[in-house]
Amino acid sequence: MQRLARREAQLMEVLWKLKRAFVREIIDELPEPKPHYNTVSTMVKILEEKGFVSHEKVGNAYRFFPVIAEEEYQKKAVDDVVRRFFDNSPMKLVNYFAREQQLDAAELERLVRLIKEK
Amino acid sequence: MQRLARREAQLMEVLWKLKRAFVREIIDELPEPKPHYNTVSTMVKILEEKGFVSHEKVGNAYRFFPVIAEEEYQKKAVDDVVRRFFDNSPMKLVNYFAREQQLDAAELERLVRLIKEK
DNA sequence: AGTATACTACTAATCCATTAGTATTGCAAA
DNA sequence: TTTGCAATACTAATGGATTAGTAGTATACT
Repeated sequence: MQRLARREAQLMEVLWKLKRAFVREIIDELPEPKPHYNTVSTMVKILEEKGFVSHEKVGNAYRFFPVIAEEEYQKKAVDDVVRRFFDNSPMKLVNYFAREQQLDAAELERLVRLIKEK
Repeated sequence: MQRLARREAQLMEVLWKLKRAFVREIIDELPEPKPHYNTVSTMVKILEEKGFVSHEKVGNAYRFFPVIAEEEYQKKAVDDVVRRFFDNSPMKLVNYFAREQQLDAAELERLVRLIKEK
């Protein structure tokens, strides 16, 4: 799977959120300053060429939808961070958050119990 | 802090690893196919303009070193993933790894004890 | 001195993402 | 039918990352 550029990732996130959307609807979700209609139109077409989205015809317009699951892309992104910064060890990442005081002991304990039950 | 492009990030990772390095040494760390000497030379110069690295003169050559701490960049990358994919909740990320069976209950318990001691 | 080597300086070319313009088409309202 | 609207189709322009060429300069070796 190719890497998504910044704007491309942004458009994919909108599509994952909306499930399926017309160009107009995608633009509605984007923050100001909104890109030109044709800019978005061109980019979803490119995303389609790259195999990330597909479209269906509705009336005389196209409605686009993701072909790649968000989870798949998410997994890649997370793995990448773990590999690059945490020596490929998820536990090191968890430790990092603990050190940053961003984890709650009680919640972690609940999680430990869940794991043990399996 | 500006976002690093792909090649830029790769060069920074080498510099963070080596602490300080000549262009030649950076290239030695890169996988095949190795980029042209001047390609790397140009890119570290750009990284210097962007404020990511600096250099010292050694003999008649430049030795480059990072000005930005890896931890700082790492933090940004991790926060980004947590924000985009886990609703800004580190705990959700931990849960994700638990579901992926990538966490060990015993290690987690040790961590819980550490947190409680504080 | 003359030559080879290894670097820096400068710069042009290429690639790809991103932007947005113009042209065209289909449909519907007047 | 004509006019207007909203979409697609096509394509050119821009910008930044990346590549690498050519030239210049310092050093060391013969």
